[in-house]
Amino acid sequence: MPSSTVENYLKEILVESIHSESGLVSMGKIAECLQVTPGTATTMVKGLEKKGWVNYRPRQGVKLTTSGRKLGMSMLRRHRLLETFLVETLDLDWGEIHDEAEELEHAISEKVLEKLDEFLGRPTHDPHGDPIPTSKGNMPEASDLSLLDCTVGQTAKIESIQDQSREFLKFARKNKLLPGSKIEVIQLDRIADTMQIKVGVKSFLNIGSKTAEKIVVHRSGEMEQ
Amino acid sequence: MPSSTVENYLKEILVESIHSESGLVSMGKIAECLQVTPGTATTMVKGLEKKGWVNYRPRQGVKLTTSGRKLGMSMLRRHRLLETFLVETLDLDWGEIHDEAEELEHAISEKVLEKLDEFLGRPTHDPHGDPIPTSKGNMPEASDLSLLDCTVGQTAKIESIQDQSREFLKFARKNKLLPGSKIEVIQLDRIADTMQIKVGVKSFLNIGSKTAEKIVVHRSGEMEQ
DNA sequence: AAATAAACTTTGATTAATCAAAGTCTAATT
DNA sequence: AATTAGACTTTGATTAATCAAAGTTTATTT
Repeated sequence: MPSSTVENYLKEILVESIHSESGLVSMGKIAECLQVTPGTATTMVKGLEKKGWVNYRPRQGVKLTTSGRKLGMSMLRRHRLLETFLVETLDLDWGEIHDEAEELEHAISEKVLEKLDEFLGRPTHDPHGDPIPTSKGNMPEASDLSLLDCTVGQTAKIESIQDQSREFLKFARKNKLLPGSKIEVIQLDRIADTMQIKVGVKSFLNIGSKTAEKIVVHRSGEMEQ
Repeated sequence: MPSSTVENYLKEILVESIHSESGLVSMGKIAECLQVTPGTATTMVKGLEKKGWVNYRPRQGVKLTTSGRKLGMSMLRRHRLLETFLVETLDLDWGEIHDEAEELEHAISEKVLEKLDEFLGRPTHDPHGDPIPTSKGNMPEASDLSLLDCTVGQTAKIESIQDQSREFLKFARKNKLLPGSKIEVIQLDRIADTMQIKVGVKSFLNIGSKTAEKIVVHRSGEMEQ
């Protein structure tokens, strides 16, 4: 039975491996995600390898094995279902649920999770718009387009917000940048690194590319009429 | 910030101190409750004393300090609210919720607990009939009468079941020995150590004193007419 | 009073997770 | 090619929680 530390490492490695096309995750990234020193990450990863959850090439990085990916997926499922519960049922604030779910995900059993999933109506996405892995460990496909990939005149629907920090989520909510919101790109200046967007029907907003990149969308085409 | 191990020790010491009139809890009891060797209990308790949560007299036993009791109460509150949630909201089985709550109680924050309490409608008793400490750390007064204290002809209402084991709860449910059920003592034989009781209006049952002692009741007086 | 049993404490060792600091590699720059 | 910066690994130490086994106390029998 993996410790909750191991569960955290596998979940973070999974999330990072999704974000990198090679699937390789560096020690530095792992240390950063888990807030430990590089030495600790190295030691832990060697332990994970001994248990068969990752393949580790010194100074290259780390890759999940099938069983490691399964465990990581299970943790991600727990995390996202719990976040959904905290927002939908207990009405907690968007910004404060991440850390709460981070603790609870290690304590909830498969049985309780199944009941919770049923109670919530088997949601497919969490409150940030991220897909919830199924109990089989499959991940609903997500868009790989961000607002940054859109051009002037295009409209899009927000799928998810790729920054879980309190600060960013507060900003997102204040400006109605929520999963489901309709966006239109009004103006774009690559040199000045800004983008003007319309959120909903009458609200306008200027953002930089760093922020645009964090907003994952479904493009819905040119603006008609 | 106390570790979850410390939280468990304080919660169990609290529960045992309620069951003993002196408030003193022996090392043996602690070791038994926490499923550790006596040596481990001794070592841990010395640590608890250093932190100011208990007073410890070697070979006499251990007593909670005010701050220790407060922490223990907080854990008991978490545990019982979670049990209530698991039964009321997620429809889990009476018998299987103890271990689940045992894990979750260390992971849930004050904030989430408060929301959960509100969501459940601020219940005063858990599904086993045990009182849920308030957020101030007060315990609703509980009866200290068990079925064993009743005599022939008396009726009583079950308040709680004082054995959380899967096996006993299964037995209790099968025989409708649930909080709220009406009981009448039909026959009593101290020598044979048996008691015949009527459960509800038409169901009869024989139990021994060990079992009778586990059923906490409110006595409602002699059977009229 | 001596012997014994039961309960408890002490000692020494182990495991998991961590850090600081020193050492090593790799890749980029000079 | 030599230097250097940055990323990574190794080493040695620490903390919390635990156990087994040996030692001590206390209370009960004999």
